[in-house]
Amino acid sequence: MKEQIQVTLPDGSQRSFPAGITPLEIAAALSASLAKKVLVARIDGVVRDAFTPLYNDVTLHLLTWDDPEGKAAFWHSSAHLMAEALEALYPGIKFGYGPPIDHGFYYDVDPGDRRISEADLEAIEKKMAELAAQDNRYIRRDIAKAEALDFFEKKGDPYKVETIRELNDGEISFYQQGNFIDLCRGPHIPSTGLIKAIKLTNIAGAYWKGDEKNKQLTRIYGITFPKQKELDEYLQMLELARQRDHRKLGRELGIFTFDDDVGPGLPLWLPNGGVLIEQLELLAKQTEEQAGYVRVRTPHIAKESMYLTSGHLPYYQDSMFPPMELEGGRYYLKAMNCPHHHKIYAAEPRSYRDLPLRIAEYGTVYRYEQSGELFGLMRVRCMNMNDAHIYCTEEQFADEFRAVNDMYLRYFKIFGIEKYVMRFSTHDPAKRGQKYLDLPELWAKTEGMVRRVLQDSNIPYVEVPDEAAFYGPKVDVQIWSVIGREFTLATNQVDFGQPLRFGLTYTNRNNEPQTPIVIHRAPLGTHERFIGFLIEHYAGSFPLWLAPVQVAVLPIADRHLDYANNLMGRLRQERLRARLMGSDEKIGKRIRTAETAKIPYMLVVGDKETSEGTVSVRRHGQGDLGPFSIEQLTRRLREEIAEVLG
RNA sequence: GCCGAUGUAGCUCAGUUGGUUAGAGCUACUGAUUUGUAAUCAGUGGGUCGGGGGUUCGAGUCCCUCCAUCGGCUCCA
Repeated sequence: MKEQIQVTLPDGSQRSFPAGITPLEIAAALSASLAKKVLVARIDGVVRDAFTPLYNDVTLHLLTWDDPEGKAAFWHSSAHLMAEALEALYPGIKFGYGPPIDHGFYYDVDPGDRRISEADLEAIEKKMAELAAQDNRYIRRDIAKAEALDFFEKKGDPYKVETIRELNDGEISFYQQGNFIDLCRGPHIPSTGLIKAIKLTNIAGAYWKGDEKNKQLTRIYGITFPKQKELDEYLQMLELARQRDHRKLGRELGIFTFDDDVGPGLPLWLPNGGVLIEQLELLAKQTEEQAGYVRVRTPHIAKESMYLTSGHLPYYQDSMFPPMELEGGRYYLKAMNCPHHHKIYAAEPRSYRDLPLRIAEYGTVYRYEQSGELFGLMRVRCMNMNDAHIYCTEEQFADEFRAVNDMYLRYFKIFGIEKYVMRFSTHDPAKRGQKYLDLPELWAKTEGMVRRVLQDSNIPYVEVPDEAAFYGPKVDVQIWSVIGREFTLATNQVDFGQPLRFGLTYTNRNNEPQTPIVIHRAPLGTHERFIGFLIEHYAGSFPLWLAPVQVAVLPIADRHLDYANNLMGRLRQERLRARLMGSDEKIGKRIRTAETAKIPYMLVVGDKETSEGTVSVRRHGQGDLGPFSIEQLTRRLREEIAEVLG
């Protein structure tokens, strides 16, 4: 065994240390302040405990709170600390999984006959703080499978036993801090004393192993920090996020509402929301007209037979509203537009000369989402999709798919959407014939094509195997709500299955029938989710082109009303959405009202403006911009709109 | 659908251990005020305390149930 080891540090420098030294001790040798901050260490590329003894030459990277791996370990260790507190407060409690997450950690527990509720969180926090103050070290022990099983069987924790059974001997380790021992692969931070600020945020049910058929455990979420100040900042950030929650702003800004008599998940669009929808549709219509789409309209219901043809019924019936029985047949509210569009395709014989045929519709669909899933505008039961289906030949597919992708990117640029991830879902060849259509050459061809388009576009994407649709690969755009929930905003799917089911064909050059490929695409997703997202994205302060009310006209006194009304006329001629805010209240109050309504422009007109033929311009969020002539104003507004829409 | 919590006026919230006609601010309406860049003053209206059932001499307060919402889980064509 070596007596000295060579340690290569991130800056490339090498230092010699006695064998058996730990990264923590190395940190202490380098700098006392660093030693206090080290949480874990990357040893030859693998993140491990900072108290791992080193016996070989290694490259070493000391990780702190500033590193994602440091945070993850910190929160993972915090989950163990919470478990220790829970065991102290609820003897006999059983433990499932307790991992770190993006912001904090959770632990799934089974408290038996007892019930843990939000009211108990404070006591648990207190216990955690008490245990943290003991500054107990985390200690790792590698353990044989048999011994590990024996330990948890004796302890009576069936979840840990089940987990261990699925592990291989030789890869099992325990961690202990204080009196608490847990099955864990680590790594962990050096000691509990590093955890200075603790907040348990919420409590929820969670199925064991995420399977609905399994028992539901109690999941406790929490977050911890090395400093109280950071916890305070985090809580403040959460509060700010709540301020821009679309459910709050949607009500305050008169965009949408729900009513018990209408039903859950069925939004009522108020006039301001109506404007948002119309502007989005206008944008989509212009974009699609330029891209050679045609627009159709289809009924909201269809007979059962169509959904048997499409193949949706057996699989998706649970997500559809129950059928209406009439004239001896069953009718379903449509949950998707594609079958209707396929029928439009099939309405006349198609030639290769007709393709690509791009059929678009702002179609309303109804989905019976589980009651617990409904979420403001983001998850509803009635939605309007910016839907279209492109019917094309195999040869045309690449260009069509690329064009759709480019359309997405153009929209994202218009809206300034930067935080998103494209999820490219592919099929598992082993499951062809069961989960996926058995058309190997089409899978290979379209997947390769989609991958190439994504790579060419130079946009970040993740490839998720075995998540494709039954009928082809797809690309989904994932976004996050302001409170951190993930949603699919847009979707772009390849489909070589439904054309077969519907017997769709076109006649090729040689007068032979061919099956087209279909692209399902919805770059703006649904009105509901997209506008919900936009409300949060803009925090309710919409860009001028989109703002429900673009301009507020504020006459100082009654004697300026004529001038103000004239001005209103001019603005309307310019097709600007303007609102006159009369003179009953003082000007300061009306400016405040307009500011809180987040109206982009306020035009104050009094004696000075009336005599000079000007307006005094105030921009929302910026304040007074001074006097403008009417022409200067309208030019400014036109330019501001054109800047975005081009 | 499952676990947990919440539900008082259009909105945001008070309502002590169950005890006489349920309060405030904003909003709305009426009147006065005619105002110069984020809240003028006064008055008036507005609630079967989510619905239903129960316990009690008495329920906004306690119990049951249903509904809705919120936080998650599962799901998401």
